[in-house]
Amino acid sequence: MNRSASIKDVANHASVAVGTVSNVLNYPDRVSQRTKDRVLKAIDELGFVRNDAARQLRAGHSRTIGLIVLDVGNPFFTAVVRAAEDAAALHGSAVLLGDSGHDAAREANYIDLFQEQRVQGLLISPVGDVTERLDLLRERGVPTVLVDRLADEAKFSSVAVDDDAGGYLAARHLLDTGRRRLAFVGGPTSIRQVADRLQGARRAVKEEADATLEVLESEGQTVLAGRSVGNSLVERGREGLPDGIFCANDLLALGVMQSLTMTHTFRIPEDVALIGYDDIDFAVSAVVPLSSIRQPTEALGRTAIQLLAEEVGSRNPTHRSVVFTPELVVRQSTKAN
Amino acid sequence: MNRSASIKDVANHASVAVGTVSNVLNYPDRVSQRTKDRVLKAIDELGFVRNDAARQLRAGHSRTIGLIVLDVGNPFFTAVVRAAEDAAALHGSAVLLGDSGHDAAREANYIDLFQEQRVQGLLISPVGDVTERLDLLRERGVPTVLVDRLADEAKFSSVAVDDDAGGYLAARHLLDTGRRRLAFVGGPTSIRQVADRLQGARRAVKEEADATLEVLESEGQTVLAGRSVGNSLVERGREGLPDGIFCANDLLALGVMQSLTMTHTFRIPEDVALIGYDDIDFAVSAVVPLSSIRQPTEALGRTAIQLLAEEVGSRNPTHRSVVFTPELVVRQSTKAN
DNA sequence: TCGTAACAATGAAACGATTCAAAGATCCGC
DNA sequence: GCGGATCTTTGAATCGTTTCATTGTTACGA
Repeated sequence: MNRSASIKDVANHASVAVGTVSNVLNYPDRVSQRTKDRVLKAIDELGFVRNDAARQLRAGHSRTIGLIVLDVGNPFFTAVVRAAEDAAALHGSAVLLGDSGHDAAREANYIDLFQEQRVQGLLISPVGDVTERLDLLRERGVPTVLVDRLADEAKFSSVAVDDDAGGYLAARHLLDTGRRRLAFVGGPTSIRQVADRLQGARRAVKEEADATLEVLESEGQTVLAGRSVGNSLVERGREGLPDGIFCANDLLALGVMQSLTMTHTFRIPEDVALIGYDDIDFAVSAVVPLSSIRQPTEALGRTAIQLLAEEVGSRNPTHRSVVFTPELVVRQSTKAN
Repeated sequence: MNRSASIKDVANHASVAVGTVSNVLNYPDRVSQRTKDRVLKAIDELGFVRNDAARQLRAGHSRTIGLIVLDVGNPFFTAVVRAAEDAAALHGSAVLLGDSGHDAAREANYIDLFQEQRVQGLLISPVGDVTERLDLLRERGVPTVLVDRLADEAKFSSVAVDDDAGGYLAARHLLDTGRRRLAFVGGPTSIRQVADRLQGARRAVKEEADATLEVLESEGQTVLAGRSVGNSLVERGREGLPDGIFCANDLLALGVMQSLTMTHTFRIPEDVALIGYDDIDFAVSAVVPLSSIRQPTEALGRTAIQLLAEEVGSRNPTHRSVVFTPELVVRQSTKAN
């Protein structure tokens, strides 16, 4: 299990200089066909594989970019990961992935690790207060792009989705299909995303003089939390029921849907329209296919890499904040009466 | 924006030899307290960060292991990823993640990339026929552990879950709760996992003289495919209906559940019991909480890293295949009558 | 045949860490 | 004060690649 062949071994085997082998690999045009053939044959016979560590050492930086997400299990982030991987591949680099799991300590670990790896740049959806660490990185010339969080444009670029606009879209759609007694389900409102979506919904409701918006705070963002809110709605009976419900995410919406349909007292969308947020895979296959707000995750990931690429090249980088607008996906759960 | 400080800069700044700085970092005990303090101060002042490329070059190998999964979006794999990351962190190494997306070309790309990175070992859930590439790796002393696929033990270690046992468990549970006319929903049977689960179910059914098993092949493994199978069952009416249904995964089961409950003609579990496979997050929050078969993903990932760690050390590694037994999770959808 | 482009090939130096034999300090007992 | 043991520190050599100034080769028109 002797150590693997180096460029020197290849050079000896092909009776050329090491520089020539390097040229074959990096600048094939500079090498004559005959030598190229000999070298390639030698490479093949020895099973030579480039040692990336040595390349990096010489180059001063790696060909990887770091990506730190809050949770690989979250469909939003897996989509971003995939897009980032694809986009990076186009630039000829690879993605180092770290999952902070909402844990500031793990996040810090990954930042340090990636710094030792001399990543070309960093994509991060931050948990803790990492501005200090990121400032250090920036001073060293490692650009950072914040994902799903707006940033001080003097310092960082960022990509995010406009949750206020998403909330507006959802509520506006309910209003446009004739609903007037709206309810917002979500919580805790200390979560920025929740607060922004609610704010957007409020904005839409204000546009209609006769429309009202009731806020039903949920315990978390799960199906079960949604079901418990749904149950309390069912208890109100037909009188007190809103005619349009906007949930801060699809899981909540599915929970609410279960409560309302299970009892067979209310029909969706005839008695009450229901719209969620995120457009998860399950939305389309719910009992009543769920209308939702789709976030352009693919574009988000791609753009993040692109912003990073712009900064990696330049000496005096300018920063940009790109905000994406979410998209309304209409399905049966909000069909007009 | 000047290039970052090297160990030499630190040595100058602290007026010691480079070897001493290295010792401070790697063998603190060899260094006197006074020098240690001076060096650490210099490191701090210069903001020195180790260059991992140089370390690797010297060491001949990296401190990373490669992990190639079929799909980061799949909860099974995200669980494995998390477990692997945690386990690797304990060994002081990091995980390089690649998503092959069921694409043999991307898979091959990642293998090559990881080889250039000189990963210490490789965890892979293979798509294409990679035995050749993996053989090459093995000859170079890079051990590989196959995930979720059994391997020739002469060559590789592997970790997998016993799908036959899972199928048996599911069917046995239906039988134990008094059901006798069973149906298996899944397809295409060319997928190994589907075939194995069916085989296990058959084994269980054979144990009861008066039990029967009907196979309903589905078009894929989605909620919609399940719903279409469910609809055809509803059409049969109460007579032809099985009294216990085992679906090859939870998505199918949820689809079947939707069909059966939507029409309000059949009740779960009174008229028909339903059990799925994988125990996805949604199983517990289905309209009728779904019984399922849980795969020990966490143990799987942890063990995979451990097997790898065993081989990384040894000169003449022995291979092991670890097969995990899945676990029955009973919920309301299979409650006894 | 000569001069000169244009093209190919060479190999030493550099990247930044670790290693290790050797040199230098320090301490202790007598 | 001395010999010897122990503890610290030193710095050149090394890992495998890329770079680039230099040298060698070829081709072609005059």
